[in-house]
Amino acid sequence: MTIPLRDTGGATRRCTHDYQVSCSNCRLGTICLPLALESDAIDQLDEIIQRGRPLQKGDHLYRESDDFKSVYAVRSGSLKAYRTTDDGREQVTGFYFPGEVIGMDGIAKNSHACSAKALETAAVCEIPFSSLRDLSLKMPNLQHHFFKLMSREITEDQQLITLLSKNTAEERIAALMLSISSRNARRKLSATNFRLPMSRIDIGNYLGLTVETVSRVFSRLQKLEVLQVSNKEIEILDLKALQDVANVIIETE
Amino acid sequence: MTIPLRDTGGATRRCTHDYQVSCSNCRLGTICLPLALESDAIDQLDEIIQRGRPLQKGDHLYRESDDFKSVYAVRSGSLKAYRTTDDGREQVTGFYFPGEVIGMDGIAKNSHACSAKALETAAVCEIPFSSLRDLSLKMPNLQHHFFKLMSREITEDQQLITLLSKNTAEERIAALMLSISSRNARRKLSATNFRLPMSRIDIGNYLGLTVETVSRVFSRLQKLEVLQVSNKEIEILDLKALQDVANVIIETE
DNA sequence: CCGGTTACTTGACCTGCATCAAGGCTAGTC
DNA sequence: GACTAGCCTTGATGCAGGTCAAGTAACCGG
Repeated sequence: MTIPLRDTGGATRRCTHDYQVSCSNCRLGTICLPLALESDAIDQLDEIIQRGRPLQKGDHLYRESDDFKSVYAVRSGSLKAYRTTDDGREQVTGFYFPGEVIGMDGIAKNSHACSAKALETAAVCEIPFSSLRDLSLKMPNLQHHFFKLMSREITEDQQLITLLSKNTAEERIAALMLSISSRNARRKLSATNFRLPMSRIDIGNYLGLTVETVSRVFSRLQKLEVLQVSNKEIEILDLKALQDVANVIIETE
Repeated sequence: MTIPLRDTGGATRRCTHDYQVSCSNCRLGTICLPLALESDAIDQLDEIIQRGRPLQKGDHLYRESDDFKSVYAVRSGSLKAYRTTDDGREQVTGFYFPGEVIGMDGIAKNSHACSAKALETAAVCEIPFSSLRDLSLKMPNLQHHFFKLMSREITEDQQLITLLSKNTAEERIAALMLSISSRNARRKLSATNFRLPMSRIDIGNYLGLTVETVSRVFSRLQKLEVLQVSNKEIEILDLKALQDVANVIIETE
């Protein structure tokens, strides 16, 4: 687990309380949902959030076509979202890190359009959508913030569309590394040294490339002394060069 | 113009009233926003909607980085949304037909993440976002419906991501034809005969292909007697075969 | 610590689509 | 109805990244 959780007490007992961390003292602070909410509002949001036991690597948070009940804020660890195509192949549609919200795809049809699986041990805050909706009606800020979250998901998907449609293998990988880097920075972690939680297969799948190509690009970027790659450990040696390779301005928010 | 507008009176006078069609008598009915709203609610929604003069082919509805003020329901004609990459190229992110809502990308940052341009003469209903937000607080159904619209945009983008990442040129084009076909059917128009409002360039751009490839695929599908292509007029001769080529089940909602 | 499994890397070769080039068609304009 | 600019089609050629193959390194359960 890359992000150590605050010790919340005995992990063997199964009552919800074990995992209780309230929004107001969460280390993720304003990165997550309660951005710009008054403390009274945060308490109300806190009420409806359910914190279950952590997911183990490979566990599903939800599966495609499951009934849609909740969205989830990632508290620690990471997940991938993926959909299965009609001919049985898999398409990774996103990676989710702490502070990010996953599951909004399910709202449209009241059932999930993709599956979500833990890439490593991960903890999430479950936010029942019906409660969130009700609460939103009383709290304009919350409603607006949730609209924004969904809109951001849309613009991020569109960035990926552009990447897939227009960019070379090297550009795609560089862009992903920069994206992970800036998401790390947002959480006050190193922007230059990090461990990739996902496999090369997942990276390739997400970026529309084969494993072999992903591997070759990493090797090339290492040879050029842009990255230091050691298995899943990444060090960005030359940020400027990486940005040049990406040929894309990554939004830092 | 493919979809004749109800004659709303003298088109030369410039007052808003000229374009007044109320939601309750709109031919698009439940396809658009007011799905499942009570008539009282529809009237309130109607109040906030602004109906301006039609856009001419090539006119912009909004441009990237314009302040975000409204979302727009397409009433007639069609539009494309596109973003400009940092190196100046264009990426078409979507085509919008009557009954569909465009502009939700702008919510996240309060400024539009892409531009929207009319592909032909087109009329839109402008829905000021601040009013929509306020109204949503009073009308749970409207809020929920809008959440759904955004979620649908997300799942559609993810379908495109999959298409771009996994499918061949032929599959992509077949999928687009099927998508347009089913969107036509939703509006009670022919699912097999239609006129493409966009150029081959736009199609290629949207699907991550060059014009030449688009052209070649159309020729091939014509030779196989799957499609009848005559300039922008498309006739689907063999729906089953087209679905096989697409290798993708297109959602009909 | 070992054996097996899965993940990753590297090389050789191949192919689908891009690129380059040229000619035909269409729609808009006067 | 002729003129022109942009759009579309078709052919020839090249290359980025896919595919196939083989080897190596990390991980895991016993």
